[in-house]
Amino acid sequence: MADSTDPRITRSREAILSAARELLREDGPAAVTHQNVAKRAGVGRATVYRHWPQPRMLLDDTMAGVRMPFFRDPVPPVRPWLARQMRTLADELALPEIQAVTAALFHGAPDEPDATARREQLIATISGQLGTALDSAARTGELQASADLQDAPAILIGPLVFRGMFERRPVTDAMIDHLLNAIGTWTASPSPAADQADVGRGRDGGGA
Amino acid sequence: MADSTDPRITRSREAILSAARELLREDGPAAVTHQNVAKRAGVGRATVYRHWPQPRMLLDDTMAGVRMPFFRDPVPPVRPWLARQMRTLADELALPEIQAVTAALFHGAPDEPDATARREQLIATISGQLGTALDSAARTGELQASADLQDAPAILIGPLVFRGMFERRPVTDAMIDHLLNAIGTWTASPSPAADQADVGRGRDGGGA
DNA sequence: TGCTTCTGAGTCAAGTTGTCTCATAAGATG
DNA sequence: CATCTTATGAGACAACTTGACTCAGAAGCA
Repeated sequence: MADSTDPRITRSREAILSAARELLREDGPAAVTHQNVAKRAGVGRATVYRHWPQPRMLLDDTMAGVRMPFFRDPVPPVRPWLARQMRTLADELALPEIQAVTAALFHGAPDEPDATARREQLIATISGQLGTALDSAARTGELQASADLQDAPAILIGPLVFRGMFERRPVTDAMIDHLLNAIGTWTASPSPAADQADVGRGRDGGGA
Repeated sequence: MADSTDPRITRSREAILSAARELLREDGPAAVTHQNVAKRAGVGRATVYRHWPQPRMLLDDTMAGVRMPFFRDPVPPVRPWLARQMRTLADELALPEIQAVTAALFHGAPDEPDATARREQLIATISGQLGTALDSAARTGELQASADLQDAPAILIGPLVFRGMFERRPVTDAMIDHLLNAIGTWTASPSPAADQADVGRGRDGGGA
């Protein structure tokens, strides 16, 4: 069932995963059952069982289908790159789909080691990327950190998550700016040439 | 069934809620079913149905039984009070019980308006208490805010939640200190006279 | 065209959910 | 202490869900 090219398989899998994603978004992880998904996808219940014998597999593949926001490919200068990443992350955390997966992720019921592993994986990835970027900024002198860089993910991302998941209000560019200043003092640019590109004020209005 | 004094009722209710809380803590909200709770509590299934006809009610009362961490009764000077509150909050966010309720709270499935209402209620209370305290600190001059005070809950609490729920690592006192500095400049001791009067007035704020 | 295999419909046993009944025992009342 | 009241546990019950299975037929492939 892995990489079959049979269009029937492809069609079924896509219909099923799409329906499962809808259910996850609308009613949470508990609603992603074989029966619900089959009905919503318009396929036979047996078909869902054939492709995903265990419910957990189905939920896993459903969540995997939702691209989670990362901090990808840091490029210097770090500050504007980081501001862009945080803007994107904040915006995505406002989407019901991302919220559903985030909630499911950190639910962390002890009977589901998979969920725990997935959460740790995501955190490790994000923290790793962020750490790499901030380390390089510290080395080049772009950032004079005032906080333990171990705390940076919590300080930078925590407020965005809180806003999106708890307060359910938009994150302003000013707030992102403020958070960036909270982890240390930024020098306009390590190399004067690159300077002018980013020092400009918070650019786009950055709506929801 | 409201406030009967019959010891049999009291006994049953307590055994049931205690068992439900255990299940919530150990296996998450989905495990809080009439059947599971009855078995764990050592009471008849019908007894659970008698007291809580709907599953949602049972889960609600179970969560209500878990005292959620608040920002209670601000006292001047604000900074040390706030540091204490944040330390307590951070410590409680490490407890499985609090984590389970927090996760259940902000799950926010659209089919459960109760969960949404409860989340909004909690956020409003916390933000209200925090806002009152910070406003008074700003008025007395103890705090020169550098951030929009609307963002303070996210900036102060967000990182604690992120640490406790996602990273699952302890929060250091240094981090709390750093977060407090992130919202503005604190003056060691404001004029004692103005301080007491002002905070005394600002107390009513709180609720939704 | 004929061959392969995926699909949907349906059946089935086992378990869960919500409701109801009834004998019993715990508690209140005199 | 005797009697009445009522919460309880056990169990019966229909409706539903969950996995597993079978099978005719349709979709895709050569």
